[in-house]
Amino acid sequence: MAATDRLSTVFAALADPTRRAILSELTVSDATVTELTAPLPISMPAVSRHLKVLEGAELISRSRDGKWQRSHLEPAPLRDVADWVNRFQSFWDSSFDRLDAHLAALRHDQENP
Amino acid sequence: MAATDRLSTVFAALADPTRRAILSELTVSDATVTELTAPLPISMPAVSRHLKVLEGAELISRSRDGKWQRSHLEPAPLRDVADWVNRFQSFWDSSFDRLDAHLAALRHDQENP
DNA sequence: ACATCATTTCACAATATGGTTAAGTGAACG
DNA sequence: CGTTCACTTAACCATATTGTGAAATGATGT
Repeated sequence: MAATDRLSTVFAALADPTRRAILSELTVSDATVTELTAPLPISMPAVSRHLKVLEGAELISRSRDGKWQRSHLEPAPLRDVADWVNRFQSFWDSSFDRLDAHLAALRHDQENP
Repeated sequence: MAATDRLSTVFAALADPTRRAILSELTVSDATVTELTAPLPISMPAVSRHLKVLEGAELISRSRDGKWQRSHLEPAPLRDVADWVNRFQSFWDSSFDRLDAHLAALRHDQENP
């Protein structure tokens, strides 16, 4: 990924299921690296790097809490993703889309009589 | 990306700005590879492979139109993305989030008197 | 048949990603 | 002060991504 723009970085961060699992976990509560690693099938260094990627995308922020490093979900980039994807909304819930689906069904019927 | 699951493939496809530009273009109308390549700063083979990635994520479908290969936007995976990201919506626009922001501000104030 | 246009596939290079284990850092505690 | 706990960084490996130019494919038109 030669992606330097913000949105690409966010999408790339979200492309990994481990990172999405971490984000879901953080909706429940902030968590330490150890806590986040526990349910995952990978090593702590791997998790540490995933967190770095998430931090780079500003999907999380982190703060020292004594000996611990607590990760906190940051909603802003998720809102950016929502905004981007919602520009396509007309393609899945408008009458235009229903017409489109209808035509596709017709086409399918013709090809598979 | 060791991503075999559907959503990871979609996010990975969206992580490239060229591919997002192609999707935006396809909201205007279906287009051939040549048409899609024209405004882009990359070669046609590169575009062809981007289209393959988008097709793999089922973000587009393609059909031969005589000599041409027309790409067509498919909304389903975008809806999946919207669904996924909307599960986080409470974190940016609910009262819960406002409470959360409030608590964060309080915490910040305590730590930086 | 042949030339041409649209597109894909191939072979290659550069860089990025995601995992590992081992070593380093920094705070807490006896 | 030295150990331990929480975590990060380093070094390494395998694989994936994204671009290129050149060659191959496939449909059209003469």
